[in-house]
Amino acid sequence: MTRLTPIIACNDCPIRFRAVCADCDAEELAMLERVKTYRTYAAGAHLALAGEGLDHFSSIVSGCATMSRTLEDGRRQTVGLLMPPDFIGRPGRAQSAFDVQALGEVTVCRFERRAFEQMVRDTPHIATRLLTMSLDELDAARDWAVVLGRMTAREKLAAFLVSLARRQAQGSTARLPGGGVSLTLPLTREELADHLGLTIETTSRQMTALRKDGLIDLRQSREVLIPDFEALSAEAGEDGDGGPIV
Amino acid sequence: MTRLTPIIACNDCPIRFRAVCADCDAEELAMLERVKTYRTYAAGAHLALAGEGLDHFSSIVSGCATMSRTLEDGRRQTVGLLMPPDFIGRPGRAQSAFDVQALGEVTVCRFERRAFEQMVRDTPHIATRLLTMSLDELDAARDWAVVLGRMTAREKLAAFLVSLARRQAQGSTARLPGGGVSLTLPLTREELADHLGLTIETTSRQMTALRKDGLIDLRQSREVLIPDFEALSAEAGEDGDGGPIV
DNA sequence: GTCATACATTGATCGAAATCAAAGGTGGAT
DNA sequence: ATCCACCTTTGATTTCGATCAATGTATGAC
Repeated sequence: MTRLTPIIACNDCPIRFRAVCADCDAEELAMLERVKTYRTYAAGAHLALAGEGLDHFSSIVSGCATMSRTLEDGRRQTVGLLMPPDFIGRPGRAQSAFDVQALGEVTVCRFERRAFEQMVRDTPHIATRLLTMSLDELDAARDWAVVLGRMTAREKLAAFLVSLARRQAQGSTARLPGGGVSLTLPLTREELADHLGLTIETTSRQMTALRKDGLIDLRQSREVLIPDFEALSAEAGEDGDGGPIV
Repeated sequence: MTRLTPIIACNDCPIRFRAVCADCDAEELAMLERVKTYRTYAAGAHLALAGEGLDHFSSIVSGCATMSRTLEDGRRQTVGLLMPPDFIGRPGRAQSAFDVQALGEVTVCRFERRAFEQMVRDTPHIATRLLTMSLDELDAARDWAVVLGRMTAREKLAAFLVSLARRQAQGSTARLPGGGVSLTLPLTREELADHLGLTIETTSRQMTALRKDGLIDLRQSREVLIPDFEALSAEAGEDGDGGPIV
């Protein structure tokens, strides 16, 4: 049971568990430190392009990014909103299946693919940790399919706001006295529309409708205040048990 | 490098790689054999219910199943079509997030959760193998989100037929002389509608439309013949490079 | 054979979201 | 401050898929 010194601890990427893992040794951790680098992207920058080579694996340290695909005729669908500590890329494949684009400034912790794959092979805990993360993302992707396939525009918007608030709850979302929640949308209306499978106009209209019905309060177009979280959840068609199992 | 005897090889479940794995030993494989059982479900049977306990992990050996969620008001969305060697359940969670229902008769290879989790912890190759499978399913789920969010009814249907033909291509799909493909739908029109995020009527109408346009041929309602696979792919909005990277 | 049942197709009408179009806001550059 | 570019909202109209309704078609029981 090695006690690790902070200087080699990695606390801001998916591999961070190794810093507190009882049965990993310092050599492995040092190896991990050697191969990782940090990188910061400007707002709007592409972190990956669908179909193009992706010879590294990254974990988001700060900021948000979208994962999306654009059809030839311009229709775009966002398939995931990436937030810390989500990962980009995967072991065993040298191509990205989707576009990944920064929303605002994004910092990632990055590993070269070969070195990363070697680490996954050599270090069982990394594979296990990645498996858990992947399965969680898989459940989330399937939950979102229900939203895309069967919900109305209003329900989609409510579901998104609720899920975003839940995701930010681990981090920075402000809890207001009286059960309210406030959050800042990392997306423009257009990006939101692409995520919900709607047009920008419908998205804006439904946002207005939720505001007029008192379910949300908009101080600015991207500053959302949810006075009654339960009420908004109900609008998203939730059965009152506090959301998806994920 | 142990050469394994057939009697302890498992060739019909996700763990089958162990039978040919050079660096695993016979003891581990024997342990794996001890904890697994086979189970067959009748058509329509539930293999899991959303929100209910699921104290085992299974891999489909034969047959098909759907993974779906039903909202309180009856709207249902299928989030995945399970075929061999897809898995049901996951390490680290004792609840199912979705309903899993057999389409026709289904046989699974089943492990009790505790024993399976122990195996995952103890056997690095199992974790790696599961990781690869999960990441493939994740990409597939995200690809499907593009279909659900942005495609028309006709495109959805074409995309589904194309993807089903591709999945069955590893197995049983008949390749006809002249580049055609024939396949048997494992789903009723209603189940198909639930998968595509459409109603049964729209699904049926689009099926008819594809038939009238010569893109498919229906000998029976569930016997589909695709005379020109490329033409149907194009209808699904594919850019000609042979489908998703998955 | 007839009947019952579930599945599938087709038709008529309706409605939610898309599309087309224009006007309001907001923030940064000069 | 003024202008400009981009984002957002709102309005008018259209369209695709949903809904309501009926008819057609297989399969198995008896």
